[in-house]
Amino acid sequence: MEKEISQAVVRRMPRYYRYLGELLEKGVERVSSNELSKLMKVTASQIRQDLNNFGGFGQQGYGYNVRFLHEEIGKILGLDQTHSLIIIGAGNLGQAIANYGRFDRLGFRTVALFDVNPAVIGKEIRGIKVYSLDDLESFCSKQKVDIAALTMPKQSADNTAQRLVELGIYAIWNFAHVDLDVDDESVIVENVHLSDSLMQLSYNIAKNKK
Amino acid sequence: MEKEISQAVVRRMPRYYRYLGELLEKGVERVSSNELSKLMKVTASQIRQDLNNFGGFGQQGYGYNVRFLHEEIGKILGLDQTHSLIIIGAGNLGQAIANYGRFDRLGFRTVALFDVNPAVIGKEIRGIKVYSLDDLESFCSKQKVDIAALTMPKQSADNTAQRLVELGIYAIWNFAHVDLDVDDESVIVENVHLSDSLMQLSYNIAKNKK
DNA sequence: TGAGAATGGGAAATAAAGGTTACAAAAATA
DNA sequence: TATTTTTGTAACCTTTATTTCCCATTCTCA
Repeated sequence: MEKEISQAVVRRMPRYYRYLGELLEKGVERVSSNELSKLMKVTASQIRQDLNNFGGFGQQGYGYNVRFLHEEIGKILGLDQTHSLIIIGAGNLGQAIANYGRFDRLGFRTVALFDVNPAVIGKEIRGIKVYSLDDLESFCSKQKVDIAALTMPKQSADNTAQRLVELGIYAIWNFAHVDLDVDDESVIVENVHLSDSLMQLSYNIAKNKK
Repeated sequence: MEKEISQAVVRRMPRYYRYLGELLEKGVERVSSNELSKLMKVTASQIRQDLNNFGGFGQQGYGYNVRFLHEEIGKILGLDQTHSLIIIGAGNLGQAIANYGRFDRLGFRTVALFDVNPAVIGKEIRGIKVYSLDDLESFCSKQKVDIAALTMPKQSADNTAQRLVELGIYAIWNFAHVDLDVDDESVIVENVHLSDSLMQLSYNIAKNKK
């Protein structure tokens, strides 16, 4: 097995991807680690070291070809293939995700929403149908689902997560404010705890005032 | 000046707060670092060291009083005082945040939304009015605003951030997919980059498949 | 009431991560 | 062809994170 790449490095890759995308839009063809470092406010050596975790994408004396590097980082991040996404919980947050065009452009295709509330079941968000949560198993048996976003109340989140694991999903994008009890290593759990983020912000405000 | 506490520690505090809140609801009165460590799947020593960054809240031979510790962590996180919050961008995500009751219970009170779209200006979300973004300055001059959530397109985010800094806001909770150019140290910027999180998830899926 | 067990505090040690420096090798450029 | 640019990579240094260890305090129970 290859050397494990730290999540700290992985977390920086989307940022490189974003800046390279912007350069690409501007029509910039090549960029050196030095130029990029000024733009991104990190050191050139860190950029080179980060990228070299995944291979040598540059060329001495030239720098990096923007289009090529952008594409390669895209591949590293798995953006060269589309992922199907379902959203469990068709409340405000679930609908916001379903409506968000950026994810689509990155290859994350929302194929269904699920909810327990009869008032929303049967509705469509941007052409995507809202199903009863009871239909989760039958839906997934008909169509391969890669990722499930959990935007439901925390009370039922863990139970739903277990069902998703059973169904062989690859990853859970968890917005519910609980730690999911998923031990199965083949299932990725990525947490987005908005209230934690808000509390961290609040801590920093309080600290700043002192 | 006191020793700076690392953000890694700060990031863990909301999780402690959450678990203690759950114990409190269950009526548990005391808890040892050892019990808590089993519950939270971290080491007991880390819990003790994390907490001791802020002071000694426990008692040898006894452990921690749940109610007391919960309250103290709340104070550390600044949850003992309410924060007023405005949301810039009354799209799906902005509305989702405005509708989310949990933030309210933590003392974050949404007092207004702002948008540039005439179709939503004047509407109310859960009783909270949507104003024109042009009214930002006049609104903030009448009412103290602590935090602004930026849920608007990235193109105008940086410009709006500058206006907010001018208005003397304490913190920006940034959902726009840009790095805000805020150098003023008195303004906290907390980023929530959902697409970065999704890309990290995607990376881990790809890695797992190999 | 006293002995032994439980438990946090805090210092010190260890480990991991992050970041920098330095330079050879490769390619571009003049 | 000589010079300049710039990457790739190893070695090193620094900071941060985490664990270990032991003392002092408090609890529990006979």
